[in-house]
Amino acid sequence: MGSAADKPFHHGNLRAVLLDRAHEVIRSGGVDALSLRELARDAGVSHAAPRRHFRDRHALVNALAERGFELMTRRMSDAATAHPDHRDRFRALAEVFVDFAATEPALLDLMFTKTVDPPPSLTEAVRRFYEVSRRVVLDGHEAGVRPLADPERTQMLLIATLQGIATLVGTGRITSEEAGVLIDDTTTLFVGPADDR
Amino acid sequence: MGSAADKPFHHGNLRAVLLDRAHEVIRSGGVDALSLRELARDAGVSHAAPRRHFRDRHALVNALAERGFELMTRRMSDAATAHPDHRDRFRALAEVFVDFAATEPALLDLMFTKTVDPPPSLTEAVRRFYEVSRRVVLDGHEAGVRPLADPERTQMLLIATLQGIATLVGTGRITSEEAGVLIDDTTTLFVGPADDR
DNA sequence: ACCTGAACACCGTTCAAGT
DNA sequence: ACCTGAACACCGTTCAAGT
Repeated sequence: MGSAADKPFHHGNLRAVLLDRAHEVIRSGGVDALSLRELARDAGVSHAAPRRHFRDRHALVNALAERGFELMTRRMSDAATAHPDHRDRFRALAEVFVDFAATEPALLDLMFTKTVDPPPSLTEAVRRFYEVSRRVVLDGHEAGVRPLADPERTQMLLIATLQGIATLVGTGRITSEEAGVLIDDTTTLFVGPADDR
Repeated sequence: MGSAADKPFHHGNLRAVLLDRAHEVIRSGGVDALSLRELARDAGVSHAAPRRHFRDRHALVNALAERGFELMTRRMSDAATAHPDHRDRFRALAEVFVDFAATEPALLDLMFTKTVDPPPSLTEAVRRFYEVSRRVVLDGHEAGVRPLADPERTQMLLIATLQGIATLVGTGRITSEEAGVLIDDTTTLFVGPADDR
């Protein structure tokens, strides 16, 4: 009696409620399972209420993509600060990407699909996301790890490679174990052969 | 008078008609623009007629993905046979991938998204697609081009990298020109530095 | 501001029936 | 075999109206 779920009104946090629920829905049923009307029903509001917070379906999808980039950026930052050694740091970054693909395949898919009317906040989130790997690659370059002459290009190629591996995992074409092997190889190519002391 | 479009019946080629039209639709409007009912209207048949050829929407999408893989496999094979030199061949292969992303972004997206109930024919098309790059990498390995010890792993990483670059192009995050630069870098990493004679 | 309720124009999917 | 036409249960989106 009197639980939060009974309250028919959301005092400005309806947006967060809808977004949380949308995240759950795509996690268990993919993007196709997403329905604005169902989200509204789950939140206990009329089907027209979400329109105050998301102009249309694209806006909701963009908001989810933004959340995805923020999530991954945070995990990558944490991984980067946790490992002082460049090689370890590089590997940790790659592992975050692949783990994300394995646990959030639908969200990853959203993040790397053509966006319709992306809001500035999404563009900013994407920029911050790129910035983490950029920092790591530039630091490596400073320390003499230079697989290519231009570190900016190295970083772009690295992002492409990691996204490619992640997609193979997310679509189920390779297993997480096989992805681990590919991360080893990526590290070999971008950082150099491991010391087998 | 008496043009093919007037005929209300398709003698077994309705499937091909629907698929061609579906390809056009996603090329100009993305996957979201795809509607079975609209496809049926365009073909001049009832909205229930497509069901004979595609059990549901997923079946149509899978058929499109299959067509995409066949298209790309053919272009890659042509590119591979056109260039005897390994480096040229490698580059041509990468260029096919990126060109495909630029001209068929929606189709590429379908091909690298989690499939629902993929038919054996799609699985086979994917296998044949991988086989082309596998052949090229194995030939290179034979000839002494060995960026990694295991050519099978080299091939998988190459596919991931090319798909990653293609996705960046398809989503509009980099231009085709920037992709060309990344192909240069990919070639450097996988084949070695170019002779600057 | 924020939400409701009715309305509009679509969907995918199913199924008995036609030829 | 292949297709039709009606029916069902949904959608996204819009908009006047309520508090």
